[in-house]
Amino acid sequence: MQSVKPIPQEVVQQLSEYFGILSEPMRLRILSLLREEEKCVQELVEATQTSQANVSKHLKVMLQAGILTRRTEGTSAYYRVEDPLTFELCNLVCNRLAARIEQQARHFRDFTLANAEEKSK
Amino acid sequence: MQSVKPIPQEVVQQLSEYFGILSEPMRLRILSLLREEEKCVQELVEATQTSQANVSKHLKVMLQAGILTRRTEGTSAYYRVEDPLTFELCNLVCNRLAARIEQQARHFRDFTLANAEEKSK
DNA sequence: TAACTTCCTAACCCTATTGTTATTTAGGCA
DNA sequence: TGCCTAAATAACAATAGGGTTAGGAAGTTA
Repeated sequence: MQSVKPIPQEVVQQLSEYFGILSEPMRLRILSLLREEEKCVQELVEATQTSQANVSKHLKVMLQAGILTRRTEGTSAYYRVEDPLTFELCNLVCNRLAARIEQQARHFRDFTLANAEEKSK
Repeated sequence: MQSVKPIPQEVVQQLSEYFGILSEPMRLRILSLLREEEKCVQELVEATQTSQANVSKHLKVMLQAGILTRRTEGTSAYYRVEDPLTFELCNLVCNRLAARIEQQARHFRDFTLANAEEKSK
């Protein structure tokens, strides 16, 4: 056999949907707010400074994906992060972004050094 | 202090952009094709059955994000995956998706068992 | 019951992005 | 030089997705 087995359409679809959920700044902010403890919708609205409808919409997306769980208490709905993988993914990408930025910084430094050497010749 | 330090806007922005790159089915397919070895644009076009312009556009996005590297040979341009993190992320999410599907299957099984028990009473 | 709060949902607008076609650039070869 | 192929780019149409406003459902309190 010469070629690698192609990735199934279903896998591609679900993978892209999962990453798509994490590709929205507002959802990342909400997830960040839920890092330590569950919060109700109203608390998230106040913290994010967006409309309540918007918060609910994003929460619904993450709830259906199994990232969050929902608990009602009176008229309030409390959400918490069910899936720790979410934070793990964010940490991995953050570390990678940091490494990339540091690398860029090194390029700048190396360039100034090279210039100095050139001048000293 | 009562509240957790809010996540910086810059971090949210870059995180979302990175995940956004992985949220496109066509880009995931291209990445999958580059799992084992580098490939030129033409090979990717044939394998993905989309237009050459489309492939080039997606490649550019991933190139600028540092996920891919580019090498030219004659009139051909060869791309390969520079950042192994990409595959790691996909694997993590795939495992998580599999676990979720298995859990759903268990729910179906448990339900049939519960029914059987109900009937046997 | 009435008023109030919390949250969800529907409908809409608007922007961002994907995929297409067409064009341009660049290298190989006659 | 002219022709061919490969790849990048520009311009455009179509769609998806986020954010808003408005409305309604469910629960609490008077």
